[in-house]
Amino acid sequence: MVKTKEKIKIIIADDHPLFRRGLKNAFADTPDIEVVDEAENGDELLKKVSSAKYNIALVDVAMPGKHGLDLLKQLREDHPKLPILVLTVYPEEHYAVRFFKAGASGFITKESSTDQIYAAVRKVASGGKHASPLITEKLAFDFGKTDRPLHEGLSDREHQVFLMLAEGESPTEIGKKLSLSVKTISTHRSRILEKMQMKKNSELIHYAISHRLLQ
Amino acid sequence: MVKTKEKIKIIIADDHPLFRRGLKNAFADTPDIEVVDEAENGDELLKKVSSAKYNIALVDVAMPGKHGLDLLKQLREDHPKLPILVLTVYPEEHYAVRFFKAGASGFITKESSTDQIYAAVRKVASGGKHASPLITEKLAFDFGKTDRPLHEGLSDREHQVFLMLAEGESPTEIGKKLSLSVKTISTHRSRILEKMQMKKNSELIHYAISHRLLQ
DNA sequence: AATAATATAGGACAAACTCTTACACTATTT
DNA sequence: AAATAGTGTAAGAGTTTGTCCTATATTATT
Repeated sequence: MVKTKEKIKIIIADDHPLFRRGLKNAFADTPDIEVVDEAENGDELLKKVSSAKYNIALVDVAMPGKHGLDLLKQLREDHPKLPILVLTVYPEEHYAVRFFKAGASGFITKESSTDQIYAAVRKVASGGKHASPLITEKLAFDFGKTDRPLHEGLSDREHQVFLMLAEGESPTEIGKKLSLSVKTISTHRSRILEKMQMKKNSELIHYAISHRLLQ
Repeated sequence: MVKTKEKIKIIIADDHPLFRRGLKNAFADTPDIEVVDEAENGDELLKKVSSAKYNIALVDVAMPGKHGLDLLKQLREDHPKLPILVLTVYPEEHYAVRFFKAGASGFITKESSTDQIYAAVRKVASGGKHASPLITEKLAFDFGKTDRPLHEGLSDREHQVFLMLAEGESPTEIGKKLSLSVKTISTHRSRILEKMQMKKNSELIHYAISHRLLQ
């Protein structure tokens, strides 16, 4: 029985034109993978994903507009079957767990080589999960221990608010951006400080800087 | 007299293989610019730059190893004549000024289109300077003042208050320690922010940390 | 099914902070 | 000597934040 090989069709979402170009060019070398579409922000991605068929979405989670966990969750909700491979600039340890829980199928950093990316795409497209050995180990390790870094004990929302506070955004600004009441932000803040055993926003800033959590 | 057109030879330094690929590919479209070498971190760049001839270095300043201002200064020292075009992920006005003062010839963000990058490279290669209108304006504004670090323009009292704010102390706490009214501290704060061209305490904290002014 | 955690936010204040504006007191410049 | 600029101080009015308590709907977990 002979089977015609179907190409893996991917849509890439990244706000840097040159990075998209690099990706596209890299996949021009592969016989089995094809970049069929691009998006330069989360909203565009959501729109395109609903109108066409892709086998996998390769998504930078740090984009303007809808992004990060929110974007991931929205994608998941709209298209539960579309595998999502998350791209990030950050050291993955800090975020990987969160993204996997939100439904990502894979996770790679932008520092990865083309071969690593090819491998990740193939694995994810065939229904598998992909993470670096480092992350895999961490995931396994974390499921036993409760000895995790302070910020990993935060809920998704708390984590999001934590980062915004760490960047110096005021509760009012945050409330506006997230369309939430200042009260809600204030409540989150209290819980964040409590969980992280801190008292002031400046401590959050120090923590975030020393853990390289800010862009 | 007929003059053969010499290609502009550039070396690109960025720690993301795919971004380098995008850049290379983008310059494959230009008849007058050629990527002749790459480096994936600052140390490699320094090494390569000393052994070969390039007309311009296109450098991401956020790389592992030697990076940022340190890298820029080192490059300047080793090769005073090599024009450096700085690449960055953010539109960070504060840093742009600093980078220009440290000897960069140009400054562009990674969000830029290929055309913008072509233009910047050509301008810089021909001995010019390049910056976005926003940055240019800011530079013009700044050139009346300080040739020295921002915080040196503060008065003694302001400097003292600045450090306390940077450590996260509240105006009330500071007022108590210095036996001054909160109002006074607040006034100092306003003047500090104005002199340092900042808007929020979080920026003071970042500044203080990156300049090793704490403890 | 029961329990715990999360996400949301209102009311009622209290505390903290900012934004002027002002005034006295140096330095510095003309 | 007079004029100007910079520094240190702070009150008044108004805004923003934070606290504490409470509550409800929605997940997760057991």
